Amino acid sequence: MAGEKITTRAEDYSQWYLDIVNRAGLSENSAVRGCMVIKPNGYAIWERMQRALDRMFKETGHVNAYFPLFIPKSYLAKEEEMAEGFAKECAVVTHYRLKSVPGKGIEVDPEARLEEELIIRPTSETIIWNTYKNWIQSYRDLPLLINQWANVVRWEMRTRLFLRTAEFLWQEGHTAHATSEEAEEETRRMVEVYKQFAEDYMAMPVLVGPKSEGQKFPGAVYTLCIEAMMQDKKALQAGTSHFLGQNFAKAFDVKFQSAQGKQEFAWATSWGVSTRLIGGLIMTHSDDQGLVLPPRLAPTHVSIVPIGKNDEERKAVVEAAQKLKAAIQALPRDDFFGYEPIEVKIDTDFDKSPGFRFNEIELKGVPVRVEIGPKDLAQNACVIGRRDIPGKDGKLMGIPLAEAPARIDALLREIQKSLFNRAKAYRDASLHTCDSYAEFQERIEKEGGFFLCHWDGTRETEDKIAAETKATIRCIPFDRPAEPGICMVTGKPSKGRVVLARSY
RNA sequence: CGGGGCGUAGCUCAGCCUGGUAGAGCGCUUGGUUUGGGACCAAGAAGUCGCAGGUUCGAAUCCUGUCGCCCCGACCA
Repeated sequence: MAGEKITTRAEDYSQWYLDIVNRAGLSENSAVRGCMVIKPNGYAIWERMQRALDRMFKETGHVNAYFPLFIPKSYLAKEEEMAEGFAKECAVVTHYRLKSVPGKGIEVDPEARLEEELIIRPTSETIIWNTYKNWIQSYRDLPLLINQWANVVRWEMRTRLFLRTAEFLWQEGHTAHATSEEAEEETRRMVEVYKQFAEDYMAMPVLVGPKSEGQKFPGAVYTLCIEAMMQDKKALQAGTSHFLGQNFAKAFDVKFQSAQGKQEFAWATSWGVSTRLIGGLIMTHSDDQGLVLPPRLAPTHVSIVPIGKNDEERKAVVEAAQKLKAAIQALPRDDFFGYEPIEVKIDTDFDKSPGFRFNEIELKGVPVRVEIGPKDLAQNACVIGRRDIPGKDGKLMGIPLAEAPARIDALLREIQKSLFNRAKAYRDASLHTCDSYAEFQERIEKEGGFFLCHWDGTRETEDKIAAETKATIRCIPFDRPAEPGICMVTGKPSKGRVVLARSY
C-alpha cells in the first residue's frame, strides 16, 4: 500500500477521492452496506469540527441535549410533507427480541412484535416537538435554543464515503420562538454561523441563500443553505438552516400563552451540518500528493522529521526535535487554535527513508513539516516545508532553530489564509453568468461550474432544467445583484439570478 | 429495482477459455546493509479460491442456485 502513488485528479476524480480517504486513513466501508467506519484520523477531524462548531453554538446561546434514536412511526405521519419526504428512506424496527433456534442459530422472535413500530431517526423534528409540547407553556419559556450531536439513518440507494452514507454523524439544532420574526432571525443567524465556520475553519468559500421550493427541506417554509464548489466544479450542499414556521407546532400541538394572554403556536427552526463536511474538506483542498488540511482543523499541525544515519546522529537530532517541539508548544495561545497548543508529532521511524517519511506526512495532510538532519544541526537550523506547496518547492531552508517556533506559528496562519484564497479564486473563476439556455447546456456539460442564470421561479422550469442538464438550482444567493431579467428557458420575467450547477 | 462488471493471501491482481500439487507484486515478520524526496539483500509467515449444491476418478477452473461488492441508470431534505 505505502509506496504507491494515489490516482491523480485528472485521471479519475472519484478514484482520487477514494484513494485519499483510504490512504490518509480517514474511513472505510464497513460490513454493513452503506455504513462507514470512521477511522481515528478521520474522527480526529470531526472532533476538531465539533469543538469549533459547539463553541459557536454556545456563543449564540444554545445548549446541548439528547433525544432518542427511535421515533414512533406515527410521529412521522403527523407532519405530512416530512412524512412524504423521508418515508422512502427510513429503517424500521419491528421486533424487540431474538430467540435461539436449535440448528438454525438466532432468529427474530415472531412473538416479540412491537405494538407500534419504531423508525430510526432520519432527523429529529418529530420526537423533539413532541417533547417541546411539555416544555413550552408560556412566552417566558421561549426562545428554546437546543442542539443535539447525534447519528441519523437515511437508507440511501447509493452511498459514498462521507458524502452520502446510510448512517452519519451530525448536529441538529431545534429552536422554538414566540414570533415568526424571531424564528426567521434565528434561521438566518445559524446559516451565517455555518458560513463563518466553513470559511474561517474549513477555508472553504460558500454561497449563502435560500433553496428553491423544489430543493427545500420537507416540512420547512423555506431552507437557507451554504453551498460550496468542489475541485471538479460540482456543488456540495454543506449546511442547511430551515425556517419551519408553525408546521411542527401545529402537528404536535405546541402552544404557549403570550404576554397578552392568548394561546399561540410556537415558531420553529432547525439547522444541521454533518460528517459530509469532511468530504467537502477533502475535495476543496487536497491535491495529487494526498490530503491537505487547513491548520485550524488539522489534528496534527506540525510533523518533525529527524534524519540520521547512526545512533550518535539520531540521538542529537531527536533531542533537537524534542526541544523544538517544546518551544512550539510553549508559544502563547490565542483564539486561532481555540486556546489550545499547536499539536506537534516527532516521526522517529528511522527504518524508513526520509523521502518516504516526507511523502507519508504529505499524504496525511499535516500542514507543516520540519526536517532536522546533521547538516542542519551543524548550523543550528532546520528545514520547514508547507503542505499547501508540496514537494521541494515549499521548503524553507536554513531556518535557525531559535526562530523556528515563531516562523511556524506565522506559517500556520498563512497557510490557513492561502488555502481559503486559493479555493475562492478557483470557485470565482468557475462562477459564470449565462443568459442563453443553449449556451448553458453546452457549458455545464463541457466545462462545469456554477452558473448565474435567470429563472422564472416555477417548479416546472426547475424540473425541466434538471431533467435536461442534470443541473439543479443550488442556491438563490443573498448577495445576488438585484437585476430583473427574463428566464433563460421560458423567456418569462425573472426577479434575479440563481445559481445552477451539478451537485453531489 | 433495471443494465454491465467483479468475488483467489492484509491489498492489487494472474490462473478459469482447454479440469490434474495454490501463484505474482506490494504489504507483514526476522536478520543484515542503508538513510536530505517513495532504499536494498536474504530468509519466513500468510489463502475454507464468496457460499451451497451438481457433473467428474479429480473442480479455483464446467453447470445450477445463492450471497456480497463495484460502476451506470432510477432515487436522494
